[in-house]
Amino acid sequence: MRTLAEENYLKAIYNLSQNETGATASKLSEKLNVKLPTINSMVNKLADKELVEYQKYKGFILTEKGQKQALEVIRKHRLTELFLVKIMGFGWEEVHDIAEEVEHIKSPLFFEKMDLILSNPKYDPHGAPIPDKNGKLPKTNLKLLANIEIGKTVRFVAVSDSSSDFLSYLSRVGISLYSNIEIIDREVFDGLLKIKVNKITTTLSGQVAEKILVE
Amino acid sequence: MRTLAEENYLKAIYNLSQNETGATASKLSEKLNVKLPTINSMVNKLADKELVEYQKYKGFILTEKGQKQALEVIRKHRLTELFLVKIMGFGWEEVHDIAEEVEHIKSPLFFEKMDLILSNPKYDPHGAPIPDKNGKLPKTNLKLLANIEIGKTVRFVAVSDSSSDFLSYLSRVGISLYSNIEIIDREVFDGLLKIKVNKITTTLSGQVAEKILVE
DNA sequence: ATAATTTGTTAGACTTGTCTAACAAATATA
DNA sequence: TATATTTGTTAGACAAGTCTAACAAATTAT
Repeated sequence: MRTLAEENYLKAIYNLSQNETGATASKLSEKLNVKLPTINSMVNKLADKELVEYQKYKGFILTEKGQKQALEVIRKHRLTELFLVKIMGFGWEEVHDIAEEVEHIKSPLFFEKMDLILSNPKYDPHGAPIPDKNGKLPKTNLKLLANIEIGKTVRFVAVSDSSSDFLSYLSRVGISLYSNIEIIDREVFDGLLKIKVNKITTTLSGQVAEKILVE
Repeated sequence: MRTLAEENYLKAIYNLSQNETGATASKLSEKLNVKLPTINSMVNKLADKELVEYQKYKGFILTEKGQKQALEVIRKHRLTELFLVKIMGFGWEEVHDIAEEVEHIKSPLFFEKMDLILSNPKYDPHGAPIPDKNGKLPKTNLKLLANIEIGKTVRFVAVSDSSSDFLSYLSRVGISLYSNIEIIDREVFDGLLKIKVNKITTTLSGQVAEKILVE
């Protein structure tokens, strides 16, 4: 039986592997809020089960088996988020933490029913793609708002941070998913960004621009 | 933090306490599928936390605090069952096992939303009362179909077994919640029961009649 | 009332997932 | 390059929740 901890490690390793930096022990430690030696012993166990590959002092990568399991959990997480928003009436900034719990429900029927009710959805409420039953993800070609040239107009299609704090901030400044964003100006020093959304000009910090995915 | 195991022990002790026989170690052991010494050590821990009262070789009873916690879990279980049936389209025979998992979700918001969507429901799909936010249960005065005199007609309002096997059986023989049941005859030897439901006469075993609650 | 059976208890071991303390390797800095 | 810092590893401890083996109390049957 797959344990809660195991699912969380696989998911975290998967998510870290998506960044260029890759999944290192210290990053996992920070992400999972667990001390370094714990990471070490857990990753050793996952390696014994052939879920991750791992050489001392190098980072971790998921085996095919590990990746499949990670994607199953991610599928459940994202389906749940969409269900919570669409069917239960939650706001997009409220659903992440609840989905972190619900994703560990074992019953496949429960999630198949969500999938049915939502008619095989492709994206969660934060614009992240929902893996299909076989773990396939649509190829997306997203860019960071932080890297778009001045003068261009892009469409805001996803966030890379689903925390309530960040999403509430976006709502407060009037930026919502699928808005068109025009880059007016960027401060070279710190990446401070002047943008126009719905004819209104606002300023975003570089950090925020790093979390907004556009196409 | 309340653990999964703790919640399951409290719920099981609560449920067993509802029977005349009370909650004994061996009954708990059977119900939770756990060996007797495990029950012993766990109940000791629950007693340390003042959730159950317990004297050696006597049964267990919940303290007020323990009962409150048990009823919280039962509330979540029954709300979930109704949500699964009413909102997600599951059959009443499919929901018990899923609810056993969902009931342990911590987020209070999740269940408040269910409660809202279902408009403060009073009964789950098996006719069991849903405790309110304060743990209050409506006083019900139910009888076992097994104990009704011959000739009477009663209304089927709840089952005491929500297993898929039992509920599927009831569906198969054409008995559904809120049917009117007339007692035609009862075999003294084994309680075999002849009943009339929707103008059709059927025969139920004594065991089944013990699991049907009527008023 | 004694023996047999059932039920409950104690002792001690094991697994999972976590920790702290001490040390080692790799990387960055002077 | 030598040293300091950061990152990773090993060893060993601990809590939660489970088990088996051995024994004790309570209950039932003879």
